[in-house]
Parts: sequence; C-alpha cells; structure tokens
Amino acid sequence: MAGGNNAGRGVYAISVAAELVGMGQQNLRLYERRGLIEPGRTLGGTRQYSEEDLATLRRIGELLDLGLNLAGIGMVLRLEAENRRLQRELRSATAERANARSRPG
DNA sequence: CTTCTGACA
DNA sequence: TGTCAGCA
Repeated sequence: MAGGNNAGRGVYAISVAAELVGMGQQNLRLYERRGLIEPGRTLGGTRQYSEEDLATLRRIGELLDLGLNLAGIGMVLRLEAENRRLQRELRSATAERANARSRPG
C-alpha cells in the first residue's frame, strides 16, 4: 500500500505513473516483464517509477504507436541507451584531447 | 500494492 | 500480440 507519501521527489507509484503517461498499470508491469523498463522497488516490493522511467514509458508509447511490437521496442530502447553511452564517451574523449593539446607538453 | 489468469480485437 | 478486467 503506497499512500500519499513521497511527494516532491521524482518517484511515483505505479498508479500515479500509469496515469501520468496515460497507460494501464497492467501494461507497465508487462513492459517490465518484457525487459523494456526496470523501475526501482521499495523494500516491500512496490515499484517506484522515476522521471527517467516515465520518459522511457512515453518512448514506449511512441514506438508502440509507430507499429513496433514489444520485442522491437526493447531492441530500440537498448540501442538508444547504448547510443547515449557512446556519445557521452566520445564527448569526454574529444574534450580530453582538446585539453591535452592546450596543455604544455 | 503484488502476481496470475482469461477474454477480446 | 497488446490491452484490459477480475481475482487471490
């Protein structure tokens, strides 16, 4: 039972998260079972959806609307996550090189 | 709140 | 296959 506790923080129970993204609670649980999303859990086992999770849920709805099935969406989500990681990696690498150039050697 | 099961388009 | 409703 998740009452009206944690407010103000970016974490929501499944009922709140489902309403915020306009999805059914059962769908959110299915997406997790299919590996599309991994919300946090309380010690009691209640799912806690962060703002990041909400963004992922909206992305799922977007891709779902495009006609992708859950398996395809899972792949897209995985690829997009890796893409962001690689871009961060590249950005820090180029920044390091620029730093090395300006450094007296 | 959780999981599971069944029905529908 | 994805969504939704009901039950334990």
